[in-house]
Amino acid sequence: MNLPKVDLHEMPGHLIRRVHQISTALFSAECATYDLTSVQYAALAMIRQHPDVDATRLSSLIAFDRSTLGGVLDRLEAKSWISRHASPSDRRARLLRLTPTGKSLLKRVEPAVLRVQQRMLEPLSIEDRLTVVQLLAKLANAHNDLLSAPLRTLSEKE
Amino acid sequence: MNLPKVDLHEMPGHLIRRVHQISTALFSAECATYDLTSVQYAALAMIRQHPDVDATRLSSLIAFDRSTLGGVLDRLEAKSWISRHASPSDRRARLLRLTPTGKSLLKRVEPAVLRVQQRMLEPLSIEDRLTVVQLLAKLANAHNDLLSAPLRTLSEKE
DNA sequence: TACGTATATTCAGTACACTGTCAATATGGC
DNA sequence: GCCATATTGACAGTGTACTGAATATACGTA
Repeated sequence: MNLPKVDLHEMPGHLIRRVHQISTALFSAECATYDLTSVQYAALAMIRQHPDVDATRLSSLIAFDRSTLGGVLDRLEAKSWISRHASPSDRRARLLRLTPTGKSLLKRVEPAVLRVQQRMLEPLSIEDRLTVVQLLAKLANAHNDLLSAPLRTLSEKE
Repeated sequence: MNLPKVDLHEMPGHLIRRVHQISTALFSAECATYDLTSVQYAALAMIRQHPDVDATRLSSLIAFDRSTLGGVLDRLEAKSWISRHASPSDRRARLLRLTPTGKSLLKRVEPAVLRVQQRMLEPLSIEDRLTVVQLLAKLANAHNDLLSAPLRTLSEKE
């Protein structure tokens, strides 16, 4: 057996929960003035990268639960950062796009977001920062298929 | 600058969110039959380790938000896994203890919980498993003071 | 003893996160 | 062209997470 820890404080699951807690705390501290959550940022950034995605495709891109995303998009729309308009080819779908306000907000918060990543990893050596990011990416990608909202690329859609 | 990634998929914050998502998904898959969440497990395990803690102290031990913990404890009490009784020395506090049902449940789920940790790290080499746990622990502990619900040991309380 | 401050708990409000369900619409095979 | 099936988006229900406020109690100090 490898790592059969019974102590909660050494369990990977618990450590990840704590680190995630820290990550979102740092994010809200840096971005409080913008009234923006980390989840909302992810959605905005991905909509910018893929204008006119539908909600389902977007949820795949950022590994979001589809149901949760609905509420997130509602809040983004209420703040006039995105617009939802009907798809010309599929009357069920509503396509997403950044508004000018959304674009400029995204540009303004970008430095703060990068600062969060920096502060997050600050306690580690330069070497360890790279290592932890690589290992987390490896974990996330390996487990991808297990998720209800797995990360997929657009081209995989077909 | 080190790691000034603008791509969402390489941002530590986003990776951590995904890994956390995976971790809780694995937990509910393994423990679905027990109607137990990972958060509830953490609370139960820590109450077993520290019988007669109060809720505030418990929230420090498992790095929980104090307000959130209230609801978690309500659910645990509703399932008769814990009992809350008045403290003899402090009439504000309500002390927590496992019920016999709670104790036996905890014993029964323990193998599943360990299985979750194992499956979580399975995609990594034995070496990398240790590394990632160590780095996550380092991050969590270094950032501890920034949290609204920082992890503290009981002896630090005074 | 009276007071101010710190602590223990609860509650209201907001935002995720996931499950499951439902209606509307698309699509592929026939 | 029709139907089985899949997809898109909405909604309800439960559980976590955090903020801020309210209430009750404890405690140190003047």
